[in-house]
Amino acid sequence: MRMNTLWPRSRLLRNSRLLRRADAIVDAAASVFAERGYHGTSTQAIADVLGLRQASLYYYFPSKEAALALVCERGVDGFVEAAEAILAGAGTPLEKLTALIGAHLAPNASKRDYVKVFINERRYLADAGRRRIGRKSRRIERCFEEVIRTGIADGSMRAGADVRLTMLAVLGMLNSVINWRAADQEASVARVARELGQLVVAGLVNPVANPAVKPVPARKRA
Amino acid sequence: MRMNTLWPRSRLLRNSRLLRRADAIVDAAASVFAERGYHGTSTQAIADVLGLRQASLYYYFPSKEAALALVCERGVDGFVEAAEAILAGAGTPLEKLTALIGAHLAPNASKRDYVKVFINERRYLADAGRRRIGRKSRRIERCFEEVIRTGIADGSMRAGADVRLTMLAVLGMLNSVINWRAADQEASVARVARELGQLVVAGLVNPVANPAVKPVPARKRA
DNA sequence: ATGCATTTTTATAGACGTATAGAATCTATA
DNA sequence: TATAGATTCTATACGTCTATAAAAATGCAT
Repeated sequence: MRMNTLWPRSRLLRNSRLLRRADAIVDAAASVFAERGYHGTSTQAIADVLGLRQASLYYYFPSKEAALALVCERGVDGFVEAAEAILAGAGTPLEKLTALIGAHLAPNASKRDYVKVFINERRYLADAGRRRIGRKSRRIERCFEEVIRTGIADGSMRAGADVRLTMLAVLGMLNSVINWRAADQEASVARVARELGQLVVAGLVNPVANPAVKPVPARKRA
Repeated sequence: MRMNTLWPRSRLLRNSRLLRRADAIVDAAASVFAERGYHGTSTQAIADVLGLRQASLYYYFPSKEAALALVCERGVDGFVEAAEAILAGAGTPLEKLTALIGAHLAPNASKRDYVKVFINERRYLADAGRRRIGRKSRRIERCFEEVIRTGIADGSMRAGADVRLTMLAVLGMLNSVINWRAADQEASVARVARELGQLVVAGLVNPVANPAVKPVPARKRA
């Protein structure tokens, strides 16, 4: 049964059990952080969610801030990879922008609490963690900038747009979704993505170069 | 000298002095709340900014939360009035939308800390205060919704747009500005307003009904 | 069933945070 | 300058919070 002596079955079991439990702990932390904010939550409140004693949490992380770092880490995880894959893939800048928006909003449904904490609480991370997370944020920002820059360069987007400002505004809009979309309408993230995609693409498209891309065909002719 | 016995000059002086001082106290609270968040700031930290003792603050407000309420109040003050005035005034829906955006962003320069606290920390107000502030927020939201609704009705904006979703997205975008615009470029709020105004208007305009409103004329013909 | 490793609990140190009470100090005016 | 009232200070009660240490309980392999 035992595969080898260096990595016995019991250790595998132990690790997977440990990891599963650690997952549940971080999950609880994420939900309380999301609701009350980092400084607004006590370790007691996290323990309450789990039916654990406050001190027991410290078996899984060395400090409250480490828990925040774990939550933020998982909150941003996947964003960068998805964005860079879209950038590297095929498609026009306008198509890529739409795809970026969809990919950026998708985790709103699947990892709600984690994303919310990443967006709202990452600023409370201490230097080390904040820099790590900051690097990832900047890579996402660069993806959006790159697509906009390319779109302007090839004439498909408005020449006058300020690339950095537009990127910040669009990301600000997308990141706001986590704070206003009601938790109960989980299914509608796709709808939000479609709506915001239309809004942003229509806002950036160059109507001269793209006469066909009328955001939504008017129902009645004038 | 004395105007009357009920309201002696000394009392006038006293009140104006008191109000000025109270203003400075709330100002300090706003700056620390803005930087560290409500739960992240101690009353000690506020007192430090003023060179006052921690306990002395309680001469001016009865609790830390009351200070937050004051800051939030001042943070939202003027928004509603400005927005409703624009709505009631003259202009096409597209013009009014541009004006709303400009008015919504203007306080980013003049009341930076207050606005930031209003945006980021109001959720920590207790019931009474949160409801008061919430009512004002909703009036602002209704202004944006109303303008968009009217624009769609008169054909100047895209028929397909979801009014509520669009309003939330636009406000989310505008409210994000306070968190990413660097504090040192105070002068550029107007530029941000112009850029975001163009983006949103272009995103909502109905190109069929408004062939003239090409967001930015292309420099070179294709 | 026994013994070992893992997980959780109890107990608590020690820092920090809000708020109150009453004394001390300051300021404006008579 | 003496006084009344306004403002700030000292001292502190009292609760809450993070984190540690050691004991207890639990689960697991033999």
